[in-house]
Amino acid sequence: MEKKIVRKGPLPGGRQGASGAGAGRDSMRAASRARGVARPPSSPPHPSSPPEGLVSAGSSRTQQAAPAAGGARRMRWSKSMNENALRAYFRAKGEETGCLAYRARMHRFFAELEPSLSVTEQNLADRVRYILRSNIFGDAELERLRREAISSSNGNATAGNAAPLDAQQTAYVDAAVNIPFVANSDDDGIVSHELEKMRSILEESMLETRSMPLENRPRLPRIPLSKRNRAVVRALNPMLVTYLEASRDLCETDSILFGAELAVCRIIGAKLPVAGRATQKSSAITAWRKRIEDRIAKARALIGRLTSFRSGNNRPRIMRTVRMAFPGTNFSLFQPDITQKLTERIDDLKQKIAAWGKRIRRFSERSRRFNQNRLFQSDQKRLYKSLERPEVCGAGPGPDQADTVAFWRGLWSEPVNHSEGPWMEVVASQSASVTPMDPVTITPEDVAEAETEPYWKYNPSPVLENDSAQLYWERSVLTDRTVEHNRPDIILVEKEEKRTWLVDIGIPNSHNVQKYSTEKLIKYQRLAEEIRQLRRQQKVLMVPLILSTTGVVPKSLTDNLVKLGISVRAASCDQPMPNFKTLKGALMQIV
DNA sequence: ATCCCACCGGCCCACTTAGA
DNA sequence: TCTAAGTGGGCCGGTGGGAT
Repeated sequence: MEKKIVRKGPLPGGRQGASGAGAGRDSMRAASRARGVARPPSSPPHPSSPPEGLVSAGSSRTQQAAPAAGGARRMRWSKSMNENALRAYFRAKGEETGCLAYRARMHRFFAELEPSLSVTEQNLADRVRYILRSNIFGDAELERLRREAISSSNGNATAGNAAPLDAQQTAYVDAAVNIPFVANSDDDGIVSHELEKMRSILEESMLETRSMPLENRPRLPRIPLSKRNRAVVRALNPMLVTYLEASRDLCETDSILFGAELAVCRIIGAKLPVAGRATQKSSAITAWRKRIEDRIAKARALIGRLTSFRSGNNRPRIMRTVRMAFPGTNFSLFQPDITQKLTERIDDLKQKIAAWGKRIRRFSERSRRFNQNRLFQSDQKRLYKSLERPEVCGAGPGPDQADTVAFWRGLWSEPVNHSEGPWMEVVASQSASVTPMDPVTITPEDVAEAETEPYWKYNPSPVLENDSAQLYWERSVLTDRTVEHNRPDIILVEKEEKRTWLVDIGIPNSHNVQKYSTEKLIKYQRLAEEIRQLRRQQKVLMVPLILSTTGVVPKSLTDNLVKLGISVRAASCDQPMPNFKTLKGALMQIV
């Protein structure tokens, strides 16, 4: 216990101070290599004759101070053990990313390779993790071990090894056998027909690249990371060694590597552009944009058909499309609420189109910024040039200087008597004949009448629309970016004012009123922003209508009702809460 | 020669994550 | 819900090099 408290050593991970700078991993490995069989006298082998590779823990000093519990022994991982660990790892893992129970298999394979050692599965997994993380082996060495492991498992399979292989392993082996070049990619002296062919393609490509000017190099396609392609690359790698060793400078190395890349493309049959980069022009419309635009076109066509059907067109072609728009068995085109359903579906599609439109704008903006940033990084001059507007800057002769001065001086020096003109009188006389609209007030009688049908039986239509407004009732809004809360109770869109109201009604406990109200405001913030962008609204206003279960009403309720143009009488404490139908009636009236 | 320090390596455990 | 894999972090041994 005391040891824990007085511990002064650093926490693992960080490398602190310079005193131990030389005591890194390398020095430790070097030491373990140098030690070989003979152990320094300060750390004698454990008396219980541990298996090879296990050494006693702690120096003589520490052992005296605190004999490790149960004579704990630590394993010394030699290079060959590390290699075997990796072999087992690669063999167990194969090239499948989602293989199951690989640790168990790896453990088994390791036990075959190092029968004298006893390590737990967790030990081994930790060790492999450590090896891979700390770059003990270089990439080339890792690749070699991987190849060895793969070919060894391949060999086992073909030789009918008795070691049981599970389904995945078998699948992997089968796949590997089917790949040309893999079986012969080992440096075992066997040169297959395929390898010879690859070598000749490689030489040809490198020769071609060497004599090719830099700007004429074709743009190479991105190659899928398939097993076959990787096998080709692996087979080419050892061939490159001699060329790279003979390379005199970086340019030559670059040429060799490009030639090799070209060869890989040719071997796997990847499509290469015929001429150099300059002639290759990318399509003006990007693929993502085309996809979205196609989707929008389809949706628009469907809206056309649905609208046509709603207005009475029963032609078979229209009917067929409409049926396809409403998949499912329990749906009839002649059911009573079909108009409502059509309206909803049409509105859905319109919302989707708006969202896709916004997505195109968003992506285009992003792409524009990306390209500008890239250009800024590579060639600032070109960027600023591209930002200039040639039709404004430097196009045609400038205005005469004397004229300009005279114009601006004349603007302020001569007093002008302003006159409204006769049109004002004309408009005023026309307006005089217009009768003013009666003020809209909701009386208790109106409310009573509305309540003849119990509010819980009232089933409003989710979408109502006229020329000036659109009203959603408990309807999700489709947005470009996913918004978690996209369904306030009521959404009212005033088309001309370009203003949207999001109304949410809540009945919390009385002590929660304030919190609830704030929560509502926060909850729909993102939706409000999305709607503003999607529908290009001037304003999107969130109006929470909160009444507590005990009838306590926040001060904001009156203001909010007034904002919505609803009579505030119903909001007094001794009145029952205005039901949804009343509220909606009022909303439609202000529409 | 011995101690001290800082760091790395090995081991273990608790916990999370992903997938069936 | 269970299992396997993966991860973070703590503990402590081992080590080299500087200080004493």
